[in-house]
Amino acid sequence: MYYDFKSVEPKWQKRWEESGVFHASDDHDKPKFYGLVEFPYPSGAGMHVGHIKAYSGLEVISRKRRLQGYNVLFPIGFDAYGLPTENYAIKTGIHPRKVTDTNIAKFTDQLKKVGFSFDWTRVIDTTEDGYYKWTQWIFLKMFEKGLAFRDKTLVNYCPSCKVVLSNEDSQGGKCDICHSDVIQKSKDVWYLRITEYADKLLEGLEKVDYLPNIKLQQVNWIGKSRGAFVNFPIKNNDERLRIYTTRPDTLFGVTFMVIAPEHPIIDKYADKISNMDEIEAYRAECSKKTEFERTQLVKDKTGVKIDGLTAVNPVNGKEIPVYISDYVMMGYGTGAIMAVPAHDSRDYDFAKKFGIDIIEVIKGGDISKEAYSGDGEMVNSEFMNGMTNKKESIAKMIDYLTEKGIGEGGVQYKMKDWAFNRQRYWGEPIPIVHCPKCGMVAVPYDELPLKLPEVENFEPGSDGESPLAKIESFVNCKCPKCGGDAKRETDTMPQWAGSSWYFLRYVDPHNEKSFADAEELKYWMPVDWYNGGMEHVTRHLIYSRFWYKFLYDIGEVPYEEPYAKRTAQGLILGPDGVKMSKSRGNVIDPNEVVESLGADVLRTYVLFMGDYEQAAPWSEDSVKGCKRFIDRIWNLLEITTDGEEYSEKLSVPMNKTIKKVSEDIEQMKFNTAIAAMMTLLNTVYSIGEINKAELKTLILLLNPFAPHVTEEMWEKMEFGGTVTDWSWPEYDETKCVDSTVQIAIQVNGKIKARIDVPTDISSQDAIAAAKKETVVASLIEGKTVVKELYVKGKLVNIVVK
RNA sequence: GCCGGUGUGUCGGAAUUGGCAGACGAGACAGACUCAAAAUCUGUUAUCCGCAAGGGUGUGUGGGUUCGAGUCCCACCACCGGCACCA
Repeated sequence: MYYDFKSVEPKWQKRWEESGVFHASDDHDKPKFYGLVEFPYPSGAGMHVGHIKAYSGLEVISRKRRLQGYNVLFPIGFDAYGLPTENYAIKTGIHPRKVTDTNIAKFTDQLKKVGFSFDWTRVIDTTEDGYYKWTQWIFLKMFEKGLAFRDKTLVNYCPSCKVVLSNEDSQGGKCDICHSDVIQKSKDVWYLRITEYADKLLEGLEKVDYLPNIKLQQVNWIGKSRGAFVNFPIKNNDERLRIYTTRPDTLFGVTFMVIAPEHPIIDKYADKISNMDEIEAYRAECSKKTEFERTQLVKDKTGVKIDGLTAVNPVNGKEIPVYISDYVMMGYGTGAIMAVPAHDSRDYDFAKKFGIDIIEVIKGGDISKEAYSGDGEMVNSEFMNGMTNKKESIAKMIDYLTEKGIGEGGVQYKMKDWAFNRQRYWGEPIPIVHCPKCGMVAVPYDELPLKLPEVENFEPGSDGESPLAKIESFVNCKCPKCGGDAKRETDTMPQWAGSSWYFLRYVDPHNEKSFADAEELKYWMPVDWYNGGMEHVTRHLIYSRFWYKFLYDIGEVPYEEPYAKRTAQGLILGPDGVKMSKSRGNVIDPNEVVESLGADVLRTYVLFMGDYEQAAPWSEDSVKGCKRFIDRIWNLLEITTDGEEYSEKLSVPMNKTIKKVSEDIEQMKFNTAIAAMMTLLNTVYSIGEINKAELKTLILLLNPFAPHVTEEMWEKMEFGGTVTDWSWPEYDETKCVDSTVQIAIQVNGKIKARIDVPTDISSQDAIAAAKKETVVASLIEGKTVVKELYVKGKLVNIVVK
């Protein structure tokens, strides 16, 4: 009997849709499970096999949880604001709203054809008024609390996309979207003060169950460092040059200072500086360099000595020169450093190039060759001499600085405030009004959502202005405070906005009074398990934790952390072993697999192809193995016999498999779970029959992976109702072991024989049995037995001399 | 440069966390069925020596710990990912 997936799969998809079995229940007395996957950006290209793998992990877990009696929330939605849609609209003239709707319809259809058990009554579209109303609402709350602010700064600007980019979006000096070079431009932009949450974001990591490498990436991203601020007096002047250092213990080794090219002290004392021309020239040169070029020149230090400004080392009164160099950044610390060439490689390079003294203060290295940053005895450091413990030295110096009023301990973060703006059409309008009298005024909450105006031309303005700036009817408005003429903010929010809180909306997606009902939040939050791509563990994961923690602080959400657990799946590579891309032509279309082999095969294969967390190449051949597996499962119907209990032959394999599959799913070791079912299947075929009890269990175990074929078999066997009405199989630990095991016999660690022994054999009996083996007996004859040991159920090792 | 990860047959990958390396799948080879092909089923398949029985060698490289190492320790090599002049 041939398994006709082409008719069976749509049949069950239709039934699931009609019965609503996968809708989360309102019954708050049941234990809950909230499984979250990263909602897709609905691109025109449609679904990618990567999406299938990303969703299949929690799909299996969610289906298992339902069978285990949980009330499961497994939602899906669309993160639909973004540049590709807008660029497509500009190119074709089709409105982004229309493009988005078309793409969402396409994704929805494709997802349903794979049979995912999403709750389709809770779908979110971040571009719908009912949704972005609350995105704007949260923004206004932040504005109210001073966390959303405007600042004039140098921003990363992409001349090709005509947008301001965040540091995150312009890594390596290239635009994330079009990959052209990013330049620096001064502009008034919106920021979110995420740095205020740096410590909370760091501390919160201790309370959550994230994969260790995910935690580590977040820790590195936040980049907290401890050190000290020290004020260096300027000679013949009341000025203090303030620096930040992580190594205050090396203060006696300071031989010069360096300030960033943008440091304000230069303009302040321009009249005292004799080589201002030279400095101006250097500054001009630096401002032309992009961030990328600056970092490219790591090896070759440049700079200019400031003639006329001399600093004084506050611990020993020594006069030291001040340099200007672009290896010091204005955006970190104070924009000025104390340079200790003997113990910092960058300062070392600079000192070598400019012929500055290098004074060793910590022994242990060879400072004629390179800087030494290790531990050692302190020298040339007056009251610090003789100390050997870095930690203690730092503490001692900080105490000294504090006592003398020269400086104090402090911390710094690498993380910068979040540039929260786009000069684009297809995004959430920022609900702020600029009033000539009142300044920046929030749009009143009852006027939200501030809707995106209808326009025909989506092209950004030539100078980095949003297309909204061209729409008079939108721009011109009345000030909500004084009623006078005012202008609306025309920037829109960046693409990360909508995805920063979507998991909260799923809990209560149709609420018009609040972003989600408090009771619903209390029941469903936190997300029990969040799975997504490794590429999102810094930006999206940190941004959304930040928003959530803010909402917690203003009493809008119930728990401190949004996600209890976070995992990440590995990429699916093309058959050629490299990342799939259109240009390489190695992209696998999931729809074609569904069409030709069936959704169950696709689902099983993406989980079977390798370790879920690791990248693995697609194989056109291997996928056929899963097709055979599904067909062989189906063909069990022909060899099924009566029987309400596991047969003697299959009792142990059945129990073992239930255990293995149950445990492996929890650890996302889907590949070995499937392998265990394949092994069981091979055992069944070698016996030649399976009874109803055994088939029932096998169907239940496989159901989360291949729901269509298992439902169809369940129905054919008339087991009653559908698989979804049943519960996850249990196993008996005592029935997971065979009565006899094969053990290996080693002599001096080399395997010489194998024998079958009762599983519960004693150590003495096992060793005795081993010695009776003729090969073994001949090997140990006439020699002294030094040691003999038995590892239960594994092996006997006899060591002879 | 710093941090993290990975390295196992022809290929994707297993290995109960120190105990029989190569589960499971693919591919290949042989056989059955077929007029034939596909599909399906059965068997073989790390490698070297040997007709065979059997023996040797094998988890990136080199050392070490141990009765025993893919697994632990030290050094090195290669590839992948993240951060990157962060003071």
